[in-house]
Amino acid sequence: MARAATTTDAFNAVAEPRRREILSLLVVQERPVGEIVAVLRLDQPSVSKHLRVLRDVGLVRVRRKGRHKLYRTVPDAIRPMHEWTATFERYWRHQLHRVKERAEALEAAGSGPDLKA
Amino acid sequence: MARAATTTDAFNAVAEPRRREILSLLVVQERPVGEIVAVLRLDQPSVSKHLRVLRDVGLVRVRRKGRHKLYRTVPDAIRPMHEWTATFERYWRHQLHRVKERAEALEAAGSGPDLKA
DNA sequence: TTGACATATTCCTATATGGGAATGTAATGT
DNA sequence: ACATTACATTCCCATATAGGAATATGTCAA
Repeated sequence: MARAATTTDAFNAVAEPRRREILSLLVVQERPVGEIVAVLRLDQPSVSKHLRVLRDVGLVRVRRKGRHKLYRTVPDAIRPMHEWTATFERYWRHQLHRVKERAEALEAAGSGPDLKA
Repeated sequence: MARAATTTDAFNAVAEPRRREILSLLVVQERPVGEIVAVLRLDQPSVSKHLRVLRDVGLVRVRRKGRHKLYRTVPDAIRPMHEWTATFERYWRHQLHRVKERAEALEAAGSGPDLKA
């Protein structure tokens, strides 16, 4: 089997950095394809293809406006990723606490930070 | 060009659902490969290969324990993803507010929810 | 050393890319 | 109708999978 399609879900779609840039750009305000091309300095077909992927997974929506197509990010489609990553939050907090406690313990012991370990 | 390697960054690594399962499992407590195989019901070589990818991007760490190798998630390596998704939080909040306001406006107008639009 | 257990790597293959180039399609103005 | 603007799609190709099967490496025990 090969890798899952980029259109499988948000996780696969945003693995591509350009698509993340597009999402960040379009969440602020909707824009026509030409502007995305200009701002991000990508080729037009490339942008259209990325937008197609993002559309397929529901991360962006389009609406016509004369000859233009205005794309905008659908922020809600990013929530599942946010929530998944959030399940690890308490653990990296613990990690920080451990590091902090360790540093304080060392200082209390009178020695400087252990640069070797 | 093909897709970026899965070992490019955390975004690419966690695009694979099995790797997400492995991370969720190993963040609670470290485990030997055999247990991951048993709990997630995957083939051993498959698990080893996924662990290799996760290791390459710093999402897990290993330590030897006799004949076993104990893997554990490095939660801090997930923070960049959490932070990226968090930049969209205010926008989906706005989205919810708009939906809520719209619903309340309709109710105040005396009509039920607009099922057509 | 030998054997058994635990994990890692290699080889193979079908599939899905993303970029570049070229072309197709849709909407507007005259 | 026709030229123009704005996007979208298609074709080609190098590359990177993920899974399955087989094999290699590593570690302990007797």
